[in-house]
Amino acid sequence: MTQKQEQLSKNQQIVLSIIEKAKGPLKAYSILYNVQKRGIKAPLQVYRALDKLIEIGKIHKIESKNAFIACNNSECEISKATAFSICNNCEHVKEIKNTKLSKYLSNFQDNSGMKYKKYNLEFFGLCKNCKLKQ
Amino acid sequence: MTQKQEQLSKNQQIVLSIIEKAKGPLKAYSILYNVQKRGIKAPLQVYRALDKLIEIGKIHKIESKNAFIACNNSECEISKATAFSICNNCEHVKEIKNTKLSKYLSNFQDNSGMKYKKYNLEFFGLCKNCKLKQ
DNA sequence: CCTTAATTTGTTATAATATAACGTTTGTTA
DNA sequence: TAACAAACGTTATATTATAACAAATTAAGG
Ligand SMILES: [Zn+2]
Ligand SMILES: [Zn+2]
Ligand SMILES: [Zn+2]
Ligand SMILES: [Zn+2]
Repeated sequence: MTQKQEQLSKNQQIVLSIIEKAKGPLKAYSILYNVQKRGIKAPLQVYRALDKLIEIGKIHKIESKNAFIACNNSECEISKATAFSICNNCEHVKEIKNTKLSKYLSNFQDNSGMKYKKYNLEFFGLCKNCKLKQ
Repeated sequence: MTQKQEQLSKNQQIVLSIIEKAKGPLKAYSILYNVQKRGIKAPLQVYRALDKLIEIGKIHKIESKNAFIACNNSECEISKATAFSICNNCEHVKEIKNTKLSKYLSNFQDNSGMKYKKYNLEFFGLCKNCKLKQ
């Protein structure tokens, strides 16, 4: 039952492999240019694959950048709870794995007692490298 | 010194007033249609006003919706630390005011000890109304 | 007051991101 | 093997956002 994520379609596999090889988040049209040799010709083919990969937790969208990054956290397939660290200078993006943080946010209730099934958190600052260079 | 935020330009005032009157987040082109009577004719005029209003903390961008909402939290001008509650059903959006949460996130350090100057958190779930209706 | 810099404006064009609509093909399941 | 769901291919179009340039307005200092 937990092998559904392996049964990716051809286009889904192509798009995922590009994203997994990348050092950072990729934009949809950059993915498109990268996969045109492999037969994917139209934006919609990319977006459809992206939608599916997001749905099953293999990748995430960095909303502030309209870009897509491979998941680095095995629990994302279930939880849909994501947190990222983004460098304002070099644009380096890293998915944050932090059990305390994810527990804190998953259990968070607002003033009216509302609880949430899903969240996305984007932190901004300077990464180690960029801090040194300043 | 704390009166700079009052010295908005004409276009900035127009755009802000539309956003403040709205019940929920507005999209840039929806704002454009709403202000064409008042002399703003081009997207860029709206986007420039939006940029400024975001910079001074009067409004925020809901990244997952590409929409803009008036700030509901006097501390945002300084902190650039934002959190929202978003209903998946009716799309109702509310800025979360919660001192514990903002302190927790402002003080958060990742595994490498990196601290962040800015964050944006978007929670998704069902609002009270929509929960009842189910 | 005058001048100089900075900000804001107006305008046209275009870039970048994303989806609609349609019909076909492939894969699953009973 | 029929029936359904998922994925595909394709064209066109919608939506979101910025580039580039010149003019007008505003702020600040001498
Ligand atoms: Zn993940
Ligand atoms: Zn960096
Ligand atoms: Zn705010
Ligand atoms: Zn709702």
